[in-house]
Amino acid sequence: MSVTLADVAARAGVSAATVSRVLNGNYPVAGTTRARVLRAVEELEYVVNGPASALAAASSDLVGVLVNDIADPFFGIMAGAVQAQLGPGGDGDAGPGPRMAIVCNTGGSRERELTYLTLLQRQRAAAVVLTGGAVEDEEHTAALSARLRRLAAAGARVVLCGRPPLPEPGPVTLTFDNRGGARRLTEHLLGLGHRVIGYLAGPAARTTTRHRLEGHRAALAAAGLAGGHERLIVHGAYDRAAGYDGAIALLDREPGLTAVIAANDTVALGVCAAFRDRGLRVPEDVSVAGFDDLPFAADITPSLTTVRVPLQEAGAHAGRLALGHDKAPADGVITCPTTLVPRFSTAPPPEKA
Amino acid sequence: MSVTLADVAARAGVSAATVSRVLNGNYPVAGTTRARVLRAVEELEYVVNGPASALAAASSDLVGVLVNDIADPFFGIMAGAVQAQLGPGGDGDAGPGPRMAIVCNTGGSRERELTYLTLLQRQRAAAVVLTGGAVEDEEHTAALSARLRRLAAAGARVVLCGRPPLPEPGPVTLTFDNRGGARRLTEHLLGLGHRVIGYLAGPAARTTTRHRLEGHRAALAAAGLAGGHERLIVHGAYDRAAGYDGAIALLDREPGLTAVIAANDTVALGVCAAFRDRGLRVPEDVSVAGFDDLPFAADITPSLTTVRVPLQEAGAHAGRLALGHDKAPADGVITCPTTLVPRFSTAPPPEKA
DNA sequence: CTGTTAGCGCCTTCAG
DNA sequence: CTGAAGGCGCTAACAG
Repeated sequence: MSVTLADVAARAGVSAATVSRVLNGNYPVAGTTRARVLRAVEELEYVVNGPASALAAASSDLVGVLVNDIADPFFGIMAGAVQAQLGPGGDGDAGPGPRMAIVCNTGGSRERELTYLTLLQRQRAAAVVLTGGAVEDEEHTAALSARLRRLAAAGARVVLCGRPPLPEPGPVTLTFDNRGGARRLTEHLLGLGHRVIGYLAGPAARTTTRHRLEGHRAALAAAGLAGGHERLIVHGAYDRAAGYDGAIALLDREPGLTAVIAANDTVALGVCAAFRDRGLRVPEDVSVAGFDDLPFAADITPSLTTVRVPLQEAGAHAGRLALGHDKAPADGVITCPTTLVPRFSTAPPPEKA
Repeated sequence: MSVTLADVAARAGVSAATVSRVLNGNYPVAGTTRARVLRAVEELEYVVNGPASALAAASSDLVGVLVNDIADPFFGIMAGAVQAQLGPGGDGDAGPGPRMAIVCNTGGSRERELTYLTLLQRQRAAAVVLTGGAVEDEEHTAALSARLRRLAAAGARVVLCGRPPLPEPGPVTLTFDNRGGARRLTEHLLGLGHRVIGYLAGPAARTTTRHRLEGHRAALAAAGLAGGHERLIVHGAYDRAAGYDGAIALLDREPGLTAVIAANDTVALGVCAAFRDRGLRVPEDVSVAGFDDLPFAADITPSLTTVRVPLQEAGAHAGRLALGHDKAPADGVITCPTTLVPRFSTAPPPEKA
């Protein structure tokens, strides 16, 4: 059927072992033999059988990357950065050769997350990177931890990227300072003079949601505004529809609203669309802020005030961690800073009529 | 080390062959034996060794998906749709079980595209889906065709999604009607009264670029405007920076410009930002249109006139073709229609002063 | 530096 | 319906 190592060996007049050695480059081989083998490989168009070598070597060059939604640039950017490290042209070229990323779309489903983890273990993945916020559900967290421990026991490196750390002894974790970022964002709005600020939070049971919300509340509390704001907090999905609907709901609930903070930039886009449809100008009538600083944030009109999250950097770092090229800190947790990016979608509230 | 089939067999008091049969469900096994085996699997937390079964069965459950840039929603949406068909919960559940998508980021590099194809062949991928526009380079096209033929010969199903067909005998192809969409878009602008229309095309040597440009030119020619417009065509990347810079360049070259068509929505965003910075209002002073109808197009201000490309549908279809669930037409080419979506970024040109 | 010898863990005839 | 046996293609000791 397909050409095998033995065929190449025969053609080059050497043993299969020798061919294997030149192909893997992990063992000294004479220059002339080497050349002969390489030529045979060319002539026969030989391509290594990955499964066979994975079996024999008890290791594979596959790395799993779990994301909630690959169509969302938030995840796309991280996945792309991870992958850039692993693949040809990346950091993975050093050492045994390029790894391939298996991107798994969980769609935010707990169940599918576990299923994929099992499938990855079945592939004997060399590493697994889990990106994005986790669902807050004790049962699921326990199941997840167990699965990850099993993976680690099977020799896979596990990296959490843009997630909160799991209970000890958890995997290496790159976590975003969502709380601090949210706090600074709310402070920015307060500093502009806003006193009635709506908050469109993400799905209720998500860590990302909770942390951002905590930062928001902390800023309000520090400004002595804690009390009345709970009714200005609305939960929804991380999409534009949630932003649109949420903005309308907030407006109906509190017409005196002068600013809205959205769970992320995509939601903020929906918010802006809703205000536009209601005849409100941003930022003259109402300020809007997002989170993440996705590429479009700088380009829309008005450009969006948001909080930059280092998705690219974190993804790249996660990739190197997955390759074992970067060393993890002692406690296994790396916090990535987030930074406020003030633009033109926020301004002082309108003068009171 | 890890628990194997034999361990499960021992525990269940059956032979390894029997365990294999219940796990693959492709052979009759007595109900009670079956149950006993399944229990042993549970108790031992057994996970099949993918590489080993791939080797023995000479088949794998991996599917490669090549994209230019996974951080770009254009590709994210297609990749997500492909993957949704393959993975757990998708169409792939029927039959031998879920497949896993290996998403490969070529970054638009010819070389990396070929490398990835080899890596996928090494994994003995069950199928390969290539998405997005191809580079127009005869040498590369030949190399690509050869590689794809080899893959097909090795038993992989090959599907082109959002690409022009390759010379016969090429793989199954889902292609977008870029030419028709572009033509209708330009006609829309002409119909509004525009006569000086800039065109920011994508990278020169891309099929997508060429086809869209051809549609644009066809519309101009039909309106008797063919001549003067060549200098209003500027090539650039498919990103916002290209849009920004291109718009500035066009403006300098032709201040009388009343409309700009961008290579895609992302580029259009850059164009809008440039006009905003130059103090021009969209659409009052100048109209802007995009292509693709990415989710944000409807939400930005003003909402973007664009051409909808059925990324989701095409991706899903490609996934089913890759699984072998959908049958390809006789000639192997399926053309996906594109539709004009007029919104508020286009309007009649300003009155002449 | 190179060849020989055993498996890696599973699937798949072939008997029973 | 089930067990036994061989081999998928490659790597990893071991000798030489």
